[in-house]
Amino acid sequence: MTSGGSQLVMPEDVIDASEWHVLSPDQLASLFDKTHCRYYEPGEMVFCEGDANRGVHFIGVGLVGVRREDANGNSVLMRLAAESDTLGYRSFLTNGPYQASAEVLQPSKICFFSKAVLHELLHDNPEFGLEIMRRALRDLANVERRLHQTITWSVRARFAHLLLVMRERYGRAGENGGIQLEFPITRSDMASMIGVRPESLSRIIRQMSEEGLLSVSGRHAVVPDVERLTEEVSLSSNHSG
Amino acid sequence: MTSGGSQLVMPEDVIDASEWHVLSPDQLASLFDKTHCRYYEPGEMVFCEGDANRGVHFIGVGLVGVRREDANGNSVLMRLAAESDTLGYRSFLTNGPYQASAEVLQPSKICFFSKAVLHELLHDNPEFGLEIMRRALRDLANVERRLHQTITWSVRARFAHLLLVMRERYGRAGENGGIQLEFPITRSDMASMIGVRPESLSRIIRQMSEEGLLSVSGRHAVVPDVERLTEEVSLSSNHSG
DNA sequence: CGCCAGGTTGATTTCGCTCAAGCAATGTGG
DNA sequence: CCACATTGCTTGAGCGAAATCAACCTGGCG
Repeated sequence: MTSGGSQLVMPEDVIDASEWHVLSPDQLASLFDKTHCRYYEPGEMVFCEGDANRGVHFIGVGLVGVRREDANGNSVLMRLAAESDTLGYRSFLTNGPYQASAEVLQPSKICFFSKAVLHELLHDNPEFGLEIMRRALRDLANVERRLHQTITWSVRARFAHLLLVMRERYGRAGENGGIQLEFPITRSDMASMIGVRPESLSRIIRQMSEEGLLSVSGRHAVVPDVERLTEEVSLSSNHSG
Repeated sequence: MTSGGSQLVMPEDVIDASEWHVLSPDQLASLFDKTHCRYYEPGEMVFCEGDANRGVHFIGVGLVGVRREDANGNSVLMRLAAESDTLGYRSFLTNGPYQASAEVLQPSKICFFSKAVLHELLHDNPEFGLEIMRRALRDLANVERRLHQTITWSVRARFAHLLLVMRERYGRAGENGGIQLEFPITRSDMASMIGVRPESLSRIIRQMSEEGLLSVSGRHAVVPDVERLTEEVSLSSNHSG
């Protein structure tokens, strides 16, 4: 009975894995009382770069891509957000416009929490503020690591690393210790994530396939030997490695 | 008379431009009572990547380079820190090891605040916690922007941009609306900041010099027309731009 | 003086981009 | 149901950009 009249619209484990787990049952109930959740279809925008922030979005289920556009309109997929992720907390706290767009990539259920509700929470629950700070610090560490990798690693290494990262959420065990993987995003998006053109990624994939590192068909991939992929990340970090 | 017995070891304007400006005079005084400050010479390490955090460092004057090493021992200059900057707040808050090394690049005066003192402050002054969060959010926005630029901009654009950034702190007005600039760091460090080899940077500089965009001798640079440099950033963001 | 780190230059190779074409799957309007 | 765009992906050819390897210069400094 976490909530009085309204049903709790998110499973508990999704909340427990998020920033929101520090809220008391009462706070959670009143939060979801005032929230408005809905389903999104792929292609829908949750919010757009440059728009004014009105609150934060919480992903209950699904997949959202966070993109930035450059001056020529090329979009770069900055990161993926999935269940238990909170979007837009940054521009909410800095009171500035969104720095990126959020586009739904897979059917999703997303809740929206308004600024008013959030400010109330921040005021009532100091632990919640700390939790958000921890989140910011974690994000900061991740982005800085990625910047370093983008600067120092070869394209091959970056792609191999992307595969290993995607494995965590979208991979399953295959045969003989290998893994199977369903790409959640298009080739173009993968390419932009590692900072290359789609054609180059295509060639990298073919090259790796010819070497037996990988076997790809459409969005389905098989990695027979994860060890070799891991080596790839460290070996080809730069050419002389 | 901000402090009782001990003298305030930092000028007020340096503190006012930093996170620490939210502290009360009393808190500041007691902070600097328990601090230990010292001068550093170029080449000295403030802390090293991987070491356990023992507190944060506050730069009163000077210049510090924040570096990361990759698997092959190549160092990448991630960012510069100068007066009013606080170093090591991240690993202090996450209680983890330093993610980067801090090396003194120009003679500096740096204060050290121990974890104990900081925890006391965080407990006594909630505004201080918020200030640190704002700092983390600002850093996050900066790094994400840089990652995007590194992925989408050409080397020329990245270098032109670096010049414009360095101008803010190390440039002075020249003649006819131009600017003069003293590079605070070596060519190798500049190269690593924009993710190229030193040789390539050398060539970029020569090329730009031949085009009259730039005139460099040692660590001294003259940019006759800042407008053209700004255009360079947007024009050569990618080849087709 | 010799040494060394920082910087430049040249020759060569490798890598990734551009431009262009083609292909398969999907959708759409007549 | 077919003709036709559209989208996502791949491939090829050629080019340009940056890395590599190597030599050499320069100014400080023991």
